[in-house]
Amino acid sequence: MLINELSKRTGLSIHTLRYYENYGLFKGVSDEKVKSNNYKNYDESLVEKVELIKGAKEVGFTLSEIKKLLDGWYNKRLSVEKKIEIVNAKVNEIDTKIHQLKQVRKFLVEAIKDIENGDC
Amino acid sequence: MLINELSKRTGLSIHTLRYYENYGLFKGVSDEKVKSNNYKNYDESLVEKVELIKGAKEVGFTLSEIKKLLDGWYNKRLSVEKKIEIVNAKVNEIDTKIHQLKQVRKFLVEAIKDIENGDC
DNA sequence: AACAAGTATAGAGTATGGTTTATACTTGAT
DNA sequence: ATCAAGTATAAACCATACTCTATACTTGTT
Repeated sequence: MLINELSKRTGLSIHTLRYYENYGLFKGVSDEKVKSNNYKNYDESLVEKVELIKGAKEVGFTLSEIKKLLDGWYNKRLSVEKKIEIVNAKVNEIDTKIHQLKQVRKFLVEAIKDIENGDC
Repeated sequence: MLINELSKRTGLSIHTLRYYENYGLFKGVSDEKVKSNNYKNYDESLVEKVELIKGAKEVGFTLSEIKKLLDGWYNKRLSVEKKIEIVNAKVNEIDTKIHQLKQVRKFLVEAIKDIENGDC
């Protein structure tokens, strides 16, 4: 698919997608057979990948962290152990974040009780 | 306590704390009885409040969102119903974020399996 | 053939969330 | 008394993550 379709399917603007592509989060490929342009084609699987990027961003991961993760993941030269280590580290960070979210949530639920009791 | 202690207890730099204070996330108070300076005193309860701000930031909430939440919460002029509505809305956002984190986590755990199977 | 709409690239501009620097005053230990 | 360390304020500076503008080329429709 072309960038316009990827944009529509992911909900990210064409500008943002190009920014991500330049940042190195993914790559579109120009069709070698077509000489008249260098329009880039984006693979079906990129939709899911972009959604992952979106989700990771929304929960506070930076583009740099996301890039490191994806780089490790798809890098053929890394050993299986090293790859697993990278991804596992991210899973642990996620668990920390889930914990933090639950803390904030608890704080807010307590606050609601206080408000109901007129304590604030 | 003075800003230095607040900084040490929360792990945020003095600069960042001042930035947050100017942003309106909390207020220190100058001691009226002391005329020679206008050093600000920060209440014990601010430690917890700042930790909440830190936690909320780490899971992707912006300062603007955090401010809105705190403003609603401590605003005496808002009705109890309105306050609860504001805080409840944030609890729902948190639930969404927890859900997103679990999605990303699942994605990564799948990735680990793929790596173990040599599928990538 | 003409022209609106899509694509690519580069670069400027913007918002957020800080960090750093400069200046000036205060405090506390020696 | 002095002087390092702490505090306050303001402003400049910076990184991140976009967002917009300008330019140029391509495509598809009429």
